[in-house]
Amino acid sequence: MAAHYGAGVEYALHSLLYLVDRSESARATSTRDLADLQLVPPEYLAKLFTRLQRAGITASAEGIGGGVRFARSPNQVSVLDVVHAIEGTKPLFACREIRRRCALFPERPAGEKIVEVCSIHAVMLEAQAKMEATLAGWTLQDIADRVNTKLPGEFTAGVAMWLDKRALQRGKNRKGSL
Amino acid sequence: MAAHYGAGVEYALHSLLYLVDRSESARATSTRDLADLQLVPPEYLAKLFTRLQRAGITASAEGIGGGVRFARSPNQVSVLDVVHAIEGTKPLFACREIRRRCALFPERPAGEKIVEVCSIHAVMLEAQAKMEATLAGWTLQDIADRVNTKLPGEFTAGVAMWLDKRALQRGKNRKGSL
DNA sequence: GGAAATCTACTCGGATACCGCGTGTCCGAGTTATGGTGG
DNA sequence: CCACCATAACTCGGACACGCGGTATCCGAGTAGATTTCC
Repeated sequence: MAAHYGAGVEYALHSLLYLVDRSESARATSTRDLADLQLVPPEYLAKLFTRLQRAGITASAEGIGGGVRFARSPNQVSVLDVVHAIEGTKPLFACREIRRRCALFPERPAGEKIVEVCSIHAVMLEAQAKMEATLAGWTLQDIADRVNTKLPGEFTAGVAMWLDKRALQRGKNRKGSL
Repeated sequence: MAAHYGAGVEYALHSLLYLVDRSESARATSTRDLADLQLVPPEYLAKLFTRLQRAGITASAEGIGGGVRFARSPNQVSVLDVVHAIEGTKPLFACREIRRRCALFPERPAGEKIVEVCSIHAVMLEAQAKMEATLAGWTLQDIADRVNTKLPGEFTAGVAMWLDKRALQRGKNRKGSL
């Protein structure tokens, strides 16, 4: 029932996808607008972006005209990067080394001779590596491109207009306005 | 910090590995002995074995001489089978279809035209498939063989003796108690 | 001596308590552009 | 007209409440085998 990756990852990824379409703009995008657009908790989303910033994925501009933008190109940010930024390096399996706590050898556990990792743990690590390799193979630019080929124009353009209108609604005259 | 697969999976897998070495024995193995051997909660381990039974991995014999044994050969039980039996089909990512709840289209969501799965979800599903394929590629017999090549004999034999002694000790206590 | 009753040990299944963690909210602090104010 | 100041809007970071789900425990019920009891 409960998934490995939570809602934070989903919020962050979708928000970043919207940001990809706006990465050309000179203006930063407000996290509040991003939250209102997707109907997700604004404060929570803002907190998520602080983690993305710490990971070097986005950069934040403080102050009244502030907001977030990409710190590096979206085609150099993988899905795994985002996941690690939000959730940290979450293991698929937390091995407790049960075999070493065997009732047979209370003082000197059997694991004395087991220098390598537990065999079950090894399998899990292999599975996790395969999974993360897949996530590392997709960049945000890849996904954004794929989405844009399925939703031709009107949706992306509508979102861009909506975000611009929101930004304009706050500040009236700004140099370099779109 | 929190892993995708919990302690239940670890308990079950290690217990089943011990069972592989005893799969030749005609007698069933008590779940209580299995728990005491590994110093894990006996009631909890017993509950886990009921799930393994429902999945058709093990079979239980009730009554005084009861216990558990494999329902099918250990080389036909994959790690993924055990994981599914214990944790159920746990998704890597629970997509909430955020893109459909866009503030732009409150009545008719944008997802109206999105017949396929969300692109982010698709990436996650691909990663999950890779992971599960790895887990499905390893059988309990494979892991048991690998362990036994690293721990030559004495450990496995010691465990077998310990379990046999426990089973025998119960019979003796019964005689003495009368 | 054999059949039935009893007793013990085991698994099964539900109910429940505990607790850590993800999710979401709130608030104060720091920062920056805008607009107003006074010289 | 220009310099200065107050204000609004935004991000940052910590603290905290809430709820869910995994972990663990307890108890009653059902079952099978060994022992005892009775005829």
